[in-house]
Amino acid sequence: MLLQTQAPLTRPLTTAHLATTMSLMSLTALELREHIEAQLASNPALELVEVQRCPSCGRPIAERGPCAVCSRPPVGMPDEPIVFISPREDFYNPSGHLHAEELPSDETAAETEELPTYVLRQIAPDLAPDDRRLAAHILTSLDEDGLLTEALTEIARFHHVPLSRVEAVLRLIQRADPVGVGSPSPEEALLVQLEVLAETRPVPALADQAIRQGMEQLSKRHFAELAKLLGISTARAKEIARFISDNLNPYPARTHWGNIHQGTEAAQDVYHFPDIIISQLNDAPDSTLVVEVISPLAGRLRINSLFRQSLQMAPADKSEQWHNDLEQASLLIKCLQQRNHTIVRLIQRVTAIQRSFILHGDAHLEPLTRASLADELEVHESTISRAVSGKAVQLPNGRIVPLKKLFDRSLHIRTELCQIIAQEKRPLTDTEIAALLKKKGYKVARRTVAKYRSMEGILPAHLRQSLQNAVQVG
DNA sequence: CTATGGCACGGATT
DNA sequence: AATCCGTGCCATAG
Repeated sequence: MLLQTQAPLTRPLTTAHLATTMSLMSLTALELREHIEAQLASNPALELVEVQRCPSCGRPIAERGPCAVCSRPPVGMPDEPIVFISPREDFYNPSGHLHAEELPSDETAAETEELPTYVLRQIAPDLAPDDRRLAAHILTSLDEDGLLTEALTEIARFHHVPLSRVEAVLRLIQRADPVGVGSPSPEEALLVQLEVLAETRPVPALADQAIRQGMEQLSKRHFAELAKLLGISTARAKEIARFISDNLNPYPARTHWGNIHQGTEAAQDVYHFPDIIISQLNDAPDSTLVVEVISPLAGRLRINSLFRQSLQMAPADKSEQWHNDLEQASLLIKCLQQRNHTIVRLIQRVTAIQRSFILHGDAHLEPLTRASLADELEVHESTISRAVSGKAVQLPNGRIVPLKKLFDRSLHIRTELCQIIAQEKRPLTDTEIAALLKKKGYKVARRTVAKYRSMEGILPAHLRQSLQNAVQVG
């Protein structure tokens, strides 16, 4: 890097600024792929060689030799996860799935959003092969808010299937993440979200009525009118409105509208593909964890040996640039290796520590700070920060969560809090909850309980009681 | 008077 | 250095 600064910038290095390990570290696999592809296209010194495959299982591997899974003795120490780098082309071809299914209207699929693929991937397992056409049709007809503008009857007619089938498919889609996608209207999106929410936590009674009948008043914030409409006090109406705006999102595709909470799991930053996939070795519940770090490329990057050989023979006017290219290329490769190395070590350690969380859910999350990990791995804290930020990991249960979540200091307390409230006989005040938590070993101030509560989208005690009985949305 | 939410401060984390 | 997080204090609503 020091050398680079004084090197003449014969070529302005385009958007790709210097490939330092630092800048690479913070990139998502997806982003990194773009970066590398740009380099590949512009730098003749770089070469992509075919991916190696494990001789015994055919699993793609980045390095030579048997894959990490096969080389593993059948019964290993379950606490030590197997970590390896895996090129997964399928993850980087967002429109691939959809194209493969032969879209009814091809033109929209390509660039617009990754959203259609993201949703399709979630529901694909539950879908009869024939219904995938329908799903693809619906998903590609979404507007930028994630709502469906086309009439269901039209879709049914187009595919010559009964309306009920389209409805069934749509229902699956709506309940996928982001919850409510594909709804024909904001109202319906809200209702679906409310319904999903109601499965895991109490929601205000009449919230569904408010949405169904009082959408107009809700959006205009005319709480008094809304209250009159529903026959409740203005205060209660305000609370309902607040609950709705805090927890629901009329435009499922707009992420910035705030987090949508579902159950104990806040579905935030939902749009990405995983950078890391964690699964269990076979299906054995207590088996070793297998961690795939997604490689940004389907092959292995190296210096083109022909290019290196012909370097001496470079024409005088090109010589400087060629050297430059070579240097650039080897730097990139070096940095890439460094990045991989760090990420592998990082995730190896993290999965070991959070094993129980990965297998058994939120309640088992071990509080973990980036700093302590940095200390353990003997790298700078900021390295960990960069490595963690923006990345996502797919857990054995299929959920894709931000890697950040494994470093959440309060998640386990929050889930405990949720449980307490779920089991409470009578609405407990924050102070009482704080006491209960303390009894369980979590020392938190009453004020903090309030914070966690609102973080989880749970209403205060005096508002909980009233809706205890009338929970479910009809 | 009690339960909560807002603001803001300090210490930890990134 | 910037940001996040837990908390205490205070105003307000019930």
